[in-house]
Amino acid sequence: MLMTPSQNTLQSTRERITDTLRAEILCGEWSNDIPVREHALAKRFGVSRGPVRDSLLQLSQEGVLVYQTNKGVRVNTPPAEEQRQLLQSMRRQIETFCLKICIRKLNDADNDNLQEILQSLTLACNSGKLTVIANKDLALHRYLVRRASDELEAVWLGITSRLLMDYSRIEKPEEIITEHAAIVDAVTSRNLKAAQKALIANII
Amino acid sequence: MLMTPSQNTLQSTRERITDTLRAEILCGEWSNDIPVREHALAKRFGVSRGPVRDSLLQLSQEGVLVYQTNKGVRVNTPPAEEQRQLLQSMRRQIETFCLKICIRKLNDADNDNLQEILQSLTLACNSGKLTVIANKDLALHRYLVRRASDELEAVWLGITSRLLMDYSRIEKPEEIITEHAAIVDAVTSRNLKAAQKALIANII
DNA sequence: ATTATGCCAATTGTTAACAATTAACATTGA
DNA sequence: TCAATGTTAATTGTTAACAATTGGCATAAT
Repeated sequence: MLMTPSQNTLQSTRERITDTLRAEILCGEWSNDIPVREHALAKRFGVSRGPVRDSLLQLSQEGVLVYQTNKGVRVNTPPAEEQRQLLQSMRRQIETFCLKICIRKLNDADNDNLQEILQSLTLACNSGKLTVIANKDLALHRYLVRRASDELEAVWLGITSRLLMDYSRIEKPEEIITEHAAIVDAVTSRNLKAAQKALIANII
Repeated sequence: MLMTPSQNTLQSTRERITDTLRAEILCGEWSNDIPVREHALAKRFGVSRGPVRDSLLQLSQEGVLVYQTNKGVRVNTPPAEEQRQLLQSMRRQIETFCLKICIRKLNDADNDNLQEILQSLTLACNSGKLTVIANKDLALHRYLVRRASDELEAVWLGITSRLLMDYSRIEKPEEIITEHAAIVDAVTSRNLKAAQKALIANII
């Protein structure tokens, strides 16, 4: 009997810690001044410093943290305007490309998953908790990218994490809901043109 | 008295191992079939498994290796044609952007460094050793990107490493020399237009 | 014969102790 | 007073031992 887990939530310790920390940092919960201490994080997650180190190194490579040898990590600053535009352009390129690829792969289970993420996002927006909003926003886009290519997911994450370093500046929760609802609607009805249009509109 | 090291070769253990392994893998020295063993690498570099693990994780994030929980890493395969074009397009975007930024920062010391790298590349091409060629080719482009922005370097590396997964297929060492000589010449004479043209010509 | 079960060696994941480095503070000496 | 120099606590880097997981192989049951 074949047992395929319906969700990919079977993460390793490192992935779990990495995703948790990323979501917290991107929505501005972490100050840029307060240094990140491995020992404190290890105690918090109930593990040793090893896996925490792995996560911090990974987040540094993603651009969420900045690594300095023998000095630890600190929260990165948002990219300058010039670089932001470049990254934004590349993010659009990747996501429109992935949409094209994944829209012909998606099945009914994917529809359900997307609806579920959208619902979580809606709840988060209504609650106003930026932590959860940033998390779910990223999760929705990430789902589509990953569905197209695991390979591109890593590249996309490095670009998008850097862009979202000032996610806390996003103001209108209602717009987030409608924009993402438009994307999901178009995707679930397999309307590529509409989906790409909604996507471009969402990636400011 | 201020002592600034002329080169940035003061790397950490992890960086040293990472750069060494990347160069070897990109030029096809490592088979896709033979599994990568942490213990063997640790013994080779004279360190414990910890730093080696860090390097393998980092190279996985870069796309050079593929990581599987509890199963270790294996050499990645080159991207499919469709994805290769997307990555190539993004690489061009980043490098032309970085050229624009760095060309107004470069000084005489940079000229010397670039000439030095170009000479190493020339020697490598004449010797025909792909290991060294791949290393120096990457080093030249990387120098310009890093000079423009440490931030973009990581993004660029993730894209370019994936593209160079089939560097071993590159055939003409002479073309590599002339193409990169053209880039360095244009850059050292601060001719942006010519440099960008030479760059585009080099990034196939 | 074929599938299932139970070892066993090899490998990766995790931990805790130890080494090296840093940065702040105190001390010294002009 | 101020710069230079030890001193010390905190933090990161590294290591080696231990735990958990995997995959192959032999064995047994149907």
